[in-house]
Amino acid sequence: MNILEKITNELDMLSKSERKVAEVILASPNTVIHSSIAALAKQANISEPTVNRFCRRLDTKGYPDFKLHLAQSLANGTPYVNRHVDENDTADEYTSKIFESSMASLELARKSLDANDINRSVDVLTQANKISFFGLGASAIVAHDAQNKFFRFNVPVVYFDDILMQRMSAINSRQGDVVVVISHTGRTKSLVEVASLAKENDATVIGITTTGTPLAKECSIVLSVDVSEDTDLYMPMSSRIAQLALIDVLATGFTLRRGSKFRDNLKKVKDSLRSSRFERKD
Amino acid sequence: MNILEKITNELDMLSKSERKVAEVILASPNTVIHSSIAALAKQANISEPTVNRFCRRLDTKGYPDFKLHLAQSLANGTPYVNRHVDENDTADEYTSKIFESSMASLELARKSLDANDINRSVDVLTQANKISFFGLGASAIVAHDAQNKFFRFNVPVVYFDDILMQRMSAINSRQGDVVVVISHTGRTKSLVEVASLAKENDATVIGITTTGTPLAKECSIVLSVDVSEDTDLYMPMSSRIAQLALIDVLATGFTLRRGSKFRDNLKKVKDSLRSSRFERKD
DNA sequence: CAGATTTATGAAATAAAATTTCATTTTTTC
DNA sequence: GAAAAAATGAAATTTTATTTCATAAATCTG
Repeated sequence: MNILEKITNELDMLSKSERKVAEVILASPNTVIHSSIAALAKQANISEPTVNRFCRRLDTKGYPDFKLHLAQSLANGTPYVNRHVDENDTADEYTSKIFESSMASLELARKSLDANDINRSVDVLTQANKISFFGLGASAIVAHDAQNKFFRFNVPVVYFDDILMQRMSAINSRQGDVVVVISHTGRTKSLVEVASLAKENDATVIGITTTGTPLAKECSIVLSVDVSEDTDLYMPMSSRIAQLALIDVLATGFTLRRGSKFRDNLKKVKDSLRSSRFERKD
Repeated sequence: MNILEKITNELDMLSKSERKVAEVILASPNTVIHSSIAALAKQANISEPTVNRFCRRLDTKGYPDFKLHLAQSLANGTPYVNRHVDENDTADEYTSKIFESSMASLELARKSLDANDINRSVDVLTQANKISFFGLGASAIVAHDAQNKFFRFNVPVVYFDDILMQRMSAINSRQGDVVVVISHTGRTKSLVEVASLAKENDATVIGITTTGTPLAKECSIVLSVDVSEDTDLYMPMSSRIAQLALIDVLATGFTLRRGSKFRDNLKKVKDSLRSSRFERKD
């Protein structure tokens, strides 16, 4: 994808003159994107048609098209890929890597989500008699956050990060109740059991998990949040960030479905916190 | 910087014909980067010189230079800008907007962070006798998450999302203890008080908050997490995602500082969870 | 290793694209 | 509503890129 890498890879396949072009480009790509074909040819001490042939060999239409690809490759280095933290990274380096990996995960997760499933979930949530959010470990905080959000909507909502409470709650659930089960791996035994218990009791079970996991199979609706957890140093990192974004999406969907009067209410909830805060001077 | 935003911003400054050009470009920028000036002029039903003048008005040298800028702006997929959710958005639209806003916030937050402060924080954390994480509301889950992470490091760590517990804990703190106070607004009275109490008792206070807030003034080290909370429908959204990413950074810094033997330990912690999960078939 | 064949290269010609010039139209101002 | 200013496009010009083709270099063959 990145044209600079491609040039490096295909360096052997190039002829002598074409390689001269490649070297000039690799040496200062930022100059090249502002050069005409004539300027580049002169710089590399070869003729203009050679530059043109070089561009075609890299599967671009010609010189202007090549410059476009080059410009894109230079924009922000390589944008938002999962970069691995290295033992010797400086604070600045690992900070960037972690933030960028988080962004990459959000991008991935967004692609794995299906708008239909979100719509159905919002439908079900707005009509629920009771909403429960269940998660364990890192997903517990996602459930915790969901409670914090849905609580503002003045609907009966609970969250449990305790296996026994989750089981009891699942067993007591009934038609019209919605149980949201959150698990990145989708393989946590007790959570899969809880999902199936809730389902047996006619609750609607929404799973926030990775595609195709045991948990996914037990759910009425699956909201797929696929991320690559490569950067993780044995800790869940990107997965919960993507899950939180999904909670935001559900909460937003909920408020939109409820209409504008409802949102005025939310403002009141927020305003009620004002007295607990220091005034803003500006 | 981003030329698409720039076009949007300067839409009012443009003449009628130039605006036509702008609209065609905004509608399908990806087509435009492969069009000649003639093709674009035809598309917008105006003449070629108009396109040229349009390009110059955006401070580019001419059409080819403009295309270069456009290509670079498009290189990061869709640029992550804070897009507002609209009343009539479809599920697909608000999902995209929320994910993109989260990404935009991560980008912003990353820029507001100072590597030096992170380094100092990691120093302090690795040497702490006891670590406490305090947050309220949406920031409570960030504190919760931090506990979940640092707990794996086998260091004494607690988290409180209860005002009284926080106060008591702060009063009992002493030199060598680290108190991490998390608040997006940095104006929550009780948290600011807790920070100052902890400081009076010689604990090191790390604040995860916005630059220049009352809380920031009470802290030994401030980790600035600035995000624009525009998209929020009266709920904290992007801020906590950025804060969580920062927790990841601190946790990562911690493990790096502790060396490779320590990381083997983390692997053991993770492996200990295996029996609670269903096996992977692949 | 000579000769044949293929491949690589650049000069020149051509084509394409972008820019400038300038006359005409539209809009604004008083 | 006339004069001035700004906007616009047709045509000319210039710049840039591509194609053609002749020649040179490299590779192969017996």
